[in-house]
Amino acid sequence: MSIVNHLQQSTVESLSALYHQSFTDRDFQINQTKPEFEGDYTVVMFSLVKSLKLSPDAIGNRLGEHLIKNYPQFFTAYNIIKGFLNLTISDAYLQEILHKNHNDICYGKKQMNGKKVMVEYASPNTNKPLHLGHLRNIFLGWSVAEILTASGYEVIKSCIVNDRGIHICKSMLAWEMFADGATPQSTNTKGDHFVGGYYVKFNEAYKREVEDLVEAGMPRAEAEKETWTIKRTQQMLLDWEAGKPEVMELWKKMNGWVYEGFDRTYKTIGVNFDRIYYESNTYLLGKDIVKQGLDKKVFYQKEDSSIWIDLTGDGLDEKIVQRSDGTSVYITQDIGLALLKYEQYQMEQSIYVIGNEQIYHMKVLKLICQKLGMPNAGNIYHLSYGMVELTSGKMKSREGTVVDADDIIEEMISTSQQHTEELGKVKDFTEDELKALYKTIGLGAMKFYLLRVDPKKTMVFNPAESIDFHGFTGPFVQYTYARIQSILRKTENEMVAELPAGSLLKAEKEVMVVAEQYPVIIEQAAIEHNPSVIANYVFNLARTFNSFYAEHSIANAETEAKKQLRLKISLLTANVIKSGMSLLGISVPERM
RNA sequence: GGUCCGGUAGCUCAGUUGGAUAGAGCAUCAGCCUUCUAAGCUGAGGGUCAUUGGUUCGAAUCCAAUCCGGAUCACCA
Repeated sequence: MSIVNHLQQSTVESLSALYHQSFTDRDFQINQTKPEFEGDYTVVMFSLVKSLKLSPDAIGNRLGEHLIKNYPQFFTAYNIIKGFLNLTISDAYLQEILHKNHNDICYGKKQMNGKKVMVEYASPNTNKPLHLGHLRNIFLGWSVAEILTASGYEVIKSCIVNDRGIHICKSMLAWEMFADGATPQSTNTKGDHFVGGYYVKFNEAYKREVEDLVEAGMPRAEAEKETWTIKRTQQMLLDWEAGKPEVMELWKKMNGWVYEGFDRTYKTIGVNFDRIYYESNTYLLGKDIVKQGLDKKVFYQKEDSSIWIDLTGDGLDEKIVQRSDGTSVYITQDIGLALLKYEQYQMEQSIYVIGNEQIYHMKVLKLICQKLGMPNAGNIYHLSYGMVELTSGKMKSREGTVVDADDIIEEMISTSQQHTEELGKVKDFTEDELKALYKTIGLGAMKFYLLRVDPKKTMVFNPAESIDFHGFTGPFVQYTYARIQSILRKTENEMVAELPAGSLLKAEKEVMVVAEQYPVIIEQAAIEHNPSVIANYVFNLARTFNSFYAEHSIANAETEAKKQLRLKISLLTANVIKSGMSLLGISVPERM
């Protein structure tokens, strides 16, 4: 149990004992004490004033007195300033925490709770390479999966690949038209970029054709539908659905190239999936559900035989679930896939990491599942995240302002190389060690940058300034870790098991107070599905440690007792940093 | 137009179950490497928390209205 929990509990008990009524932890608020006041945690008295009809100071005095008298193992002193009861945490308690956990690499993580959660993320289209927005999605999904694992869940990481549809046929057609048999191998191009190039070529050809038709006198709206390219693409989709061998073959071949490209990127950034769903397999799902829904009168059929659901009673619109030609729409397969996932895993929660432009869609999906009485309806959770924009505005593929994932990854790695070389601290590293270090730092900077912001917020990336390596960044935290490791290497075998008693200096205590919060922070991040909680925390811990480091000598402490204490504080800090960073999908170097 | 999200320092962001003088980082300025890694530390300046009104002991946080920006409301996915 954390100190905040102890404080809550002991305050509830004390108040109940003192005032002979029952209280809960919602009757008062606990904050961390502001640095300008004496103390570590603060109980705010004001909310109790009304029910007790006493002054804040009067309540605070009695409560403070009672707490240090009855819970001396936790609290050693108190003071009251303007209705705020500031409590000082016992040094002995913090040292006990330190003693118990300094060498525990699982500190803060929970035991398995036997429950399952699925996190679906990445979910790319196979006609374009990944961009910066996908990276935000992927890092978020990965991190949330790690956080939930640390919270005791069994997590299934899944991905739905959008591998069929008209947009895929566009790149296929363009390849037939322009490639002359070229392949990623023959052009030495990464597969996803290779295919993406033909998607671009398609659009160019299409636009040219439209312009030609318009020039020839056809109205634009009509021209856009009448081009040979678009008609040919539509035919290709029909051929695909009919399973026409040469189309299937081309489709498989080109998707294969894309997967090869994606896999390389996934491998570089260190992510994977436990279960991959392909839309080509799932796009027919949900049809029988539509039929059942019709029988249950949840859906209704219009005269043209299209099938709808009326959501106006829920403040939404009417939504089509099956076209008049009997084919299913996007949402229909989603309903089917949602049920399929549940049948396969019976998970507690099914998390979809999808951009906030699909909030409406996800709301409709959940609502329809609920109305159909499906068992998985309640567990659908849309982890919606904001777009990554540039200082110049949105990323637009048409204007060529999309930040390509592979490009930015490479840029980050080479920037980290440049910084590392300038600093010249690792000249004895081998070629392989250097490469690994550049990658660790470059990816660390990028992941931290994308994860430190609240997921639901739109965030701004400035391509001109690139991503920083100083301050509130991944490398800052990594550096703190490397510094500690350096000390620990030099003092190997000098640490002894017993922890000497004695009081803590201010800087020592500050580090311990922050480190002690780690389990609560994991819990909070899990509840909120929010990695930025971890990023902010881990930075705060590193910053607090760095102040301590600058003020006190660790390996050459004043006394042997202080040295032992500080070595253990350092080890605990290093372990928490490493653990916290891993929840963000970031690794830490032993030296940098 | 309906619905939803956002607006906090020059920039990027924390802080919102209502609590003390609104916090970090970057940038700017001034210090700190003869001692464990200066990718660091210490300090300074920088705010109409979009605006107005309300709720109350107390509002960046809750409510209402307004302004600004964005998303969404397809027989597209």
